[in-house]
Amino acid sequence: MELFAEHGFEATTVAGIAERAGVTERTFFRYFADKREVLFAGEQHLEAVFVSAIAGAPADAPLTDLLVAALDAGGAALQDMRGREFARARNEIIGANEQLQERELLKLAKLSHSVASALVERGIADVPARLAGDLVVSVFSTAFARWVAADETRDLVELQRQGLTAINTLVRTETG
Amino acid sequence: MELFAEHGFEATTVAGIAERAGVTERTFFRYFADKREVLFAGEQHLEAVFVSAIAGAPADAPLTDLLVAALDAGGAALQDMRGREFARARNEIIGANEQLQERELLKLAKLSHSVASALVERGIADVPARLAGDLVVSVFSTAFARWVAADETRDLVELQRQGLTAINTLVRTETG
DNA sequence: CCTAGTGATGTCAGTGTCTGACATCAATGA
DNA sequence: TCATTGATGTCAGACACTGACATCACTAGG
Repeated sequence: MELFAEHGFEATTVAGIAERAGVTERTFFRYFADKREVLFAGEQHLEAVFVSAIAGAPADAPLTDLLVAALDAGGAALQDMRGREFARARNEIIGANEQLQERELLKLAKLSHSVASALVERGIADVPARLAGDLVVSVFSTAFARWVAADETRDLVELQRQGLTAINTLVRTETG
Repeated sequence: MELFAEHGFEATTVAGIAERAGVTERTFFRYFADKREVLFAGEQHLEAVFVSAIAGAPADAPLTDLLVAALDAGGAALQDMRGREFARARNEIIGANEQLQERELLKLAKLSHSVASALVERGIADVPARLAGDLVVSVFSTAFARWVAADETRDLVELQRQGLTAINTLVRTETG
């Protein structure tokens, strides 16, 4: 993180990271699949939180409640993980490099897929489940982008709730 | 495409592609930013179709109509571009490789961003515009996945309409 | 106390992607 | 006729990543 913040992602070599960590390049690649993956370790934990929230909801909970539960749990977990300042620093690094954005999008796509699977487990049909998975990820990442914005002080969970409301009115209009 | 289909993306070297094309490796990289980009040329055209549909809609069109217009235009354009069989072949290659999926997700994220910008141009507020951009992309890619499925024969535009309907009922339930 | 095995790390050689610098060569236009 | 321009080739090199093998500390069993 220090090296990335100082010289940028591309200008930082794996040799440099390994040296700073006191290991060889080969050892680095035994811990991380590739150079980008350093910034995405522990991502599967967040995914588990989303999924657990859905799987652990009361049996009679309507779809809405499942999505809200997943977002609340996920948002809270992310906030507790390493704090907003860490998230800001990490986000700036990722925002400056397309390779990293690609990786982040892949992680989010997997999150969407996991959420969809969890919903299918609860009897939701395939297509609505996929769309709901995307919706959850959309609300999550839009709220996250706002959460790490320079002047923002509000809670991530609160911002997610606002996002859900926005989608509601957005689609409500849609009925005409 | 032939080489990728035959040996897979990773096993195909740029040297091999260049040779097949009758040029040198260096020339390949003057036409494509990297090896993956070969499969994503002409993507900006599709993006333009989505944006034009929004920008060109009647001044008094409600948000719903803008999203439907964008999806109809984009779906139709994609269908007319190179046909379903080509899309299937391309999709299979991409589905077999995570690097290519990452690139595709990046392209879709850019599409979402463009759609959101086009909506902002029409006076939609920032957050709803972003969410609507994601929604359009979600409906588009979910419908696309179904469109290229093995036994599917329905129209892409029709599948997108179904997706929109699904989101409607999905969020309608949400009101309680 | 010895020893065989196990896991983490180092070493090394090699492949493949991608880039910068420079050379070549054909087409174009004054 | 000649300078210019654009496309391509040539070459060397940086860097990411991998497979194969060596080393070495630690541990369990005799």
